Amino acid sequence: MEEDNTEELIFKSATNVFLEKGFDGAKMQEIADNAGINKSLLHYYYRSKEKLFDMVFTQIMNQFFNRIDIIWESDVSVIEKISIFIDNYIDFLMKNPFIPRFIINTIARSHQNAGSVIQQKTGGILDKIRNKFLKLQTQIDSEAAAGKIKQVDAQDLIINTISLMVFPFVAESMIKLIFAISDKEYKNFLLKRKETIKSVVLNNLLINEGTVK
Amino acid sequence: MEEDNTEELIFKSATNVFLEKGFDGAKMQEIADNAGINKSLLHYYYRSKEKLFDMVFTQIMNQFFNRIDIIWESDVSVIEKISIFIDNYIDFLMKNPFIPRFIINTIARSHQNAGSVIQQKTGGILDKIRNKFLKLQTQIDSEAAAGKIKQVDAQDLIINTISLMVFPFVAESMIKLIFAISDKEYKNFLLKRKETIKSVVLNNLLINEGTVK
DNA sequence: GTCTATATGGCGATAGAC
DNA sequence: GTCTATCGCCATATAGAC
Repeated sequence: MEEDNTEELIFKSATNVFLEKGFDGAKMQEIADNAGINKSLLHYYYRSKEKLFDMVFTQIMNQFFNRIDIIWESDVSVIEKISIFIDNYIDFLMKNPFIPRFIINTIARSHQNAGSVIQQKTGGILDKIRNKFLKLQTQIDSEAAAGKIKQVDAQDLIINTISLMVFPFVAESMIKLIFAISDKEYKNFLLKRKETIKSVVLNNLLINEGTVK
Repeated sequence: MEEDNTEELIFKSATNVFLEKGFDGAKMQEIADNAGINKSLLHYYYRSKEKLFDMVFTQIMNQFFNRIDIIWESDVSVIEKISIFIDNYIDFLMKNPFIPRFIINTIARSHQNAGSVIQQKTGGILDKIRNKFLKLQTQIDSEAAAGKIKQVDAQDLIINTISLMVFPFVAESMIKLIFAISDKEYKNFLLKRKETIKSVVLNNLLINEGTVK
């Protein structure tokens, strides 16, 4: 499945370099060096830097949002859904710490230039996510009416949860600087995050305080 | 005080352009155009792009963290401190929405190259902030011992609060895309954030649930 | 398909007239 | 101090040999 032919090598190298440095910061020479191949081959396979970047970006967007989409598939209670979401999402971020910053910066950048070309590139995946979130509100309404959880706004709940999870990855360098935390200590901090975030988020859903460990 | 001489004009324009596009994305020509002056004057006043950027970055860092530092001056309870912090910080972010992303990206970028040159550039302001946070832990311990609030980790509390506040600004373009929110709707969302965040954060400090509106 | 050599353009930076 | 003209470099991109 994973053929390490030249085309693949280039794509993987480009993904790594673009993820770390973004479009402007990345250099074709570095991508070539990292892949261990000649620079001119980049153009042979992908014509231009922009086309190569577009393909990398599209692939990352799909990978990222498909992952989110899958997490929400299970047919369980709101509390459990959020719990599963946090567990899976943090795991994913630990393995792919650069993805959120890359996506945020790229969208912000393209927002200045073109409009919503991104919608097209990412196909229907964003619509699917949006649908899941709408369904969550329905489920919240239903469980709240049954007295199981508090009535809350689904969008706020999701954005709060994502904020708590993603920000420590996006702003890692800044947080480490401010608090004078070493790499090792930060790793430990992130490992504890799952429980920290669950505690914060679920406390705001639960009617009887203290029932969540 | 605010002389609109050439040097000032350049610095203001550079600040705007660097804030939006970062070091790599910004072009000297654009900074000059934006300031309405000739490109060569940039070099006359600031010698190089890097020197100009460094001055802008240092100024923004100081402005940003001094603001944070001042917010924590007041001699009130933990709950009130957090409340004041949220109110003031969101106000600041509404007026300076690009600052966090700029700082995060710049530090992340410089982390790849040089080490902690930033520490020097920003002088003692980071140490001051760190001190404030340490004092907060002492205050939490004391109030928790008196049964006023729950015993929590100050660092977690601060990072949670900042995550909830900053992420919607850093990731604005992405969130708007995912949720298909218009600029106007997003503005409304941000305006409600103060209360939303207070509710989330303070609920985790209060011993008796339901006492915070 | 893969390499070397080279074209092309953009951008930071400087020289020099005024 | 401010402008025009230009240098020199670096990065993207192409031509052409193998």
